[in-house]
Amino acid sequence: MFQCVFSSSVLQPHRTSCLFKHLFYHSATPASQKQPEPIYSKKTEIQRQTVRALSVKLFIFSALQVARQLLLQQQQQQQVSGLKSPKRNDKQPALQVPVSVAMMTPQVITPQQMQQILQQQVLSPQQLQVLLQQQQALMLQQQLQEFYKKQQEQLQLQLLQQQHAGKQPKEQQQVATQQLAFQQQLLQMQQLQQQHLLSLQRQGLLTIQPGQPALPLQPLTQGMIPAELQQLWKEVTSAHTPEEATGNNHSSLDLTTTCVSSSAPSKTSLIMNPHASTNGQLSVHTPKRESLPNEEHPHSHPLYGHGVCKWPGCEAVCEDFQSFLKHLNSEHALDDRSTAQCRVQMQVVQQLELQLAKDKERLQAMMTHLHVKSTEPKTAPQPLNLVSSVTLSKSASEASPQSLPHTPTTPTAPITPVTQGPSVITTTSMHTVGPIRRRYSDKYNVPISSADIAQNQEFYKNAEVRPPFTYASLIRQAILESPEKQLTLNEIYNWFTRMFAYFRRNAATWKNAVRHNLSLHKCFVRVENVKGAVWTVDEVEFQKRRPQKISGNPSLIKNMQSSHAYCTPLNAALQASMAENSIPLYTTASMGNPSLGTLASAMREELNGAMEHTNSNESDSSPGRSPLQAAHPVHVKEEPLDPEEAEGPLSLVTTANHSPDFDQDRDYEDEPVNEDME
DNA sequence: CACGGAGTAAACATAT
DNA sequence: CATATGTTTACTCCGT
Repeated sequence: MFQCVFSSSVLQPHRTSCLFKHLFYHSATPASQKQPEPIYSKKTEIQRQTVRALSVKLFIFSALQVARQLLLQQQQQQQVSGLKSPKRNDKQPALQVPVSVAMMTPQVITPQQMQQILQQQVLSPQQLQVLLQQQQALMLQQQLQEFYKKQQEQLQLQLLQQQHAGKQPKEQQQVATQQLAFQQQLLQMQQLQQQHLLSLQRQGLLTIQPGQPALPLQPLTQGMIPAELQQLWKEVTSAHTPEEATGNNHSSLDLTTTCVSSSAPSKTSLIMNPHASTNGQLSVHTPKRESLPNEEHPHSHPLYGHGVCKWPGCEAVCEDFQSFLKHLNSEHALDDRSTAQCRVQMQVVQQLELQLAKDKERLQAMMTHLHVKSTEPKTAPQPLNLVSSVTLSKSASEASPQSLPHTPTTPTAPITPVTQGPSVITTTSMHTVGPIRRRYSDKYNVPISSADIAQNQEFYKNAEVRPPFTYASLIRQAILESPEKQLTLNEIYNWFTRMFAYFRRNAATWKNAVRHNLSLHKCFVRVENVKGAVWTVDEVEFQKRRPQKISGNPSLIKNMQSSHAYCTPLNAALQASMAENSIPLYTTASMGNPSLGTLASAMREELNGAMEHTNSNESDSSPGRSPLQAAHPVHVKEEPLDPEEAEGPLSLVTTANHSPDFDQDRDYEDEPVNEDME
């Protein structure tokens, strides 16, 4: 029921809370450096793959055993021609089916390679799954071949023996029929194999395009996985692809030769979403085939850019376009190598497209779910209702510390832009994102409905999404949330890690940023305390630096004010979030996908903030400062405390309801939470 | 294109 | 001495 779709995890939490924990585990998986890591347990994944591979092997082996037994019986019948009772020989020692040999062939990925691939994070879990299936199918095929070869040898041997012994032609006939029977068995095996693939396909593990019946076998033939393919590019420049070698190898078997070159390039563009082509690699690679020999685009060749040849794995430096063309014609002429590379590239593209399709599907499901959620309390337990279920299950117990008293200024009644969800946020918006670094900050300036905040918190707590807030805003929020409105640096750290899954990794970086912000901004005041120093917020200072944030777009603000057109900011937030957090390795498996609802509310907050600045803030008043701060300001960065401090809109945060047990519950630190695996 | 805000990195100082 | 905590500078990216 509640199986986690992320990263094809094995775990199957039975309840939403379990799911939450499970997801939390996912989200807590740290990534090493800048590259966002697919959120899943590599260890588990590998184990799962191993297990599955083993089971497939077992299946193959048993199937082979059966076939072998059948053959043995027949052979024995032959050898003791005239003797009946074939079952007498059941105890014959088993022939060695060269499973191990099949496993060692270069096309089959070894566990080490698998690990490498996983470490390199070249592939999404979905891809991995597909690849795994391909691998398994490939192994099956190889074993079939081995088996076939063996049997052929044996048959020939027997034939020779029998001929030598001068048997009657009748027995030869029998041999022939036996061979026929064997081939039938082989056929059955192939069918089994296909059925296996079909079942996989039905499970959605292998996506096969309609109108391409031969496709299931194609991966077998190619027997490559994208990661390997990409690696292969390098090797291929100097040698033939193993794939080709095996292709020749397989040529004795009909089941391989049929579909080697059947994957038409047009198909790739068919299943490709028009939007997808606007994005990076796909567009680079796809037109390659057609535009390979043509030279009509003088200086915009898809295979030429930045002075280097973009032929996969080539990267030859070409000073100008002419030399590039020369290089292209000489090095990448129409030969076996190039065609092989093309085939590989097609596979790469195909994989990417598969994944894109899956991701789109998932996104659609997410949006639909979120859309439905706002109206209906609960739908069928879709695997995608992570955020909502998490929120539902947890926010009750862990209500946000700053459940603010609702101020009259802001509509606490949830404006639910989510209801416009799918219609507003189409997938098109995702492809227009550029590298957006700007954070939609300062959300917390504004009274927010506690539900919103809670939802946001729950979301960011568990999703490894970079919060769209500036460090300054976050620090301020952390401090204001504290009962005393003051925190030590370490407590700020803890707040970050507690509230945002994103800050459970790359601790050195963001901690440095936090310190940097604390020192840099005048709004943060260090106060010497009995037990060290604490940091407080000078709200006036904080407000001072705020106006330039969003006021830059007055028309937009006006529009929103008047029409409550939240779709635009929502869109923007989505884009920003996507751009910020998930561009480099955006896989659906990573649960970094921002929830529309939370983003919506975040944007709403910002909108409120903007409005608050356009119309002079009329709301609220509060004591910004803790008595302690007033008592011993030590390093007050050249800006003495203003008496007007009490004015800011900030003070909506009540000090009372912070549960102290929160602080120590977990300090995630930065140490890798993931199980050591390598 | 300049400017400023924000994020990141890093050097350095000081305290624990 | 190592580490935590602050401070400062430099650089980049991005939006205005």
